Amino acid sequence: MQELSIGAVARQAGVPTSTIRYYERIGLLPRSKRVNKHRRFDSSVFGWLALIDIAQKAGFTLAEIQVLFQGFDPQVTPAERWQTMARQKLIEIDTLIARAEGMKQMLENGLRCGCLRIEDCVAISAAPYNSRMDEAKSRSENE
Amino acid sequence: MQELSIGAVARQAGVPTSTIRYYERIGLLPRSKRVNKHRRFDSSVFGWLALIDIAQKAGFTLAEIQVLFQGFDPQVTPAERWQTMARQKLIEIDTLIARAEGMKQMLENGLRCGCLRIEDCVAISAAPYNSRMDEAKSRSENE
DNA sequence: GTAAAATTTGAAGTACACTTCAAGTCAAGG
DNA sequence: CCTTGACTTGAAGTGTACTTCAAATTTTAC
Repeated sequence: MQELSIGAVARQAGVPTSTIRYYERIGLLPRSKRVNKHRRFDSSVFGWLALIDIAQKAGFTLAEIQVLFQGFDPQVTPAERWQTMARQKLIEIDTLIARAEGMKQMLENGLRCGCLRIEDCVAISAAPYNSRMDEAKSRSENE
Repeated sequence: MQELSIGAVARQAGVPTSTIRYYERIGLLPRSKRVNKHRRFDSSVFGWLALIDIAQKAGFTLAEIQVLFQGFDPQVTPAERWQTMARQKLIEIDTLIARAEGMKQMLENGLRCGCLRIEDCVAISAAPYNSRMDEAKSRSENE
């Protein structure tokens, strides 16, 4: 298994070197081994970077991803713990998806009604997703 | 139509006063009139605050929302701009949802296979959802 | 009339996720 | 051997969306 420099990893993964160093610095990636202080990676790093990318795009913060990864590490915790966390994350993902679907619905409604003023669109389509507005409206309507 | 202090607006809208000032400062809300330097709002502010809230929840940044609002400048064909932006944002949301579904799939696969090492899970379940990794793979494969 | 509460301003601070910089070290080619 | 490019580090800078602070002023309540 050949060892790669940070530059090689960066090129192949399409991630800046600064990002890789940053992830390592905050402990999101394990500290890589060094040859004369220079980092050496094996190809497993691509899996990690891919996972981080996916998790981020799914709406997770780096801190959350870190917790999620800890659950994967058999040295830190048993497999049971990772499974518990994975299940918890699944619930969160479902929430995220539901929220995104809500936004989508809202925008689609807005497009469908073809209204000329965003105020109209939003008032009609967003109501179910907005609690603050409901409060404000009901109060301001008795005037 | 009674005039409200910033505090009254804040309480009724469920938004901190600092946020209202901030929105006004960046021009997201029109500069409110003053009585002895103190802001006075009429109830229309609730609509605007609600709009901002909704647009944010729909995934727009404040800068985008500003453009969206300015899009109702009659010079710039308002409805068109809003519709264009909405469509653009829909694409982004679809991407987000796809990613989240990928993440979900990944975690579900991970749970099903009961693997103890993230490397295995990632290698098996993450590959289809990551473009950067695919690129990296194909590049590194001809070496 | 006075004390407390609310509001004012600009400026600085916060969190997240990085990027950029400076200044030095290391490695590879001619 | 020497230049060039890659890499090292810590520190500071960036953008988004606010929040917090300080010190002064205004309003409200008693």
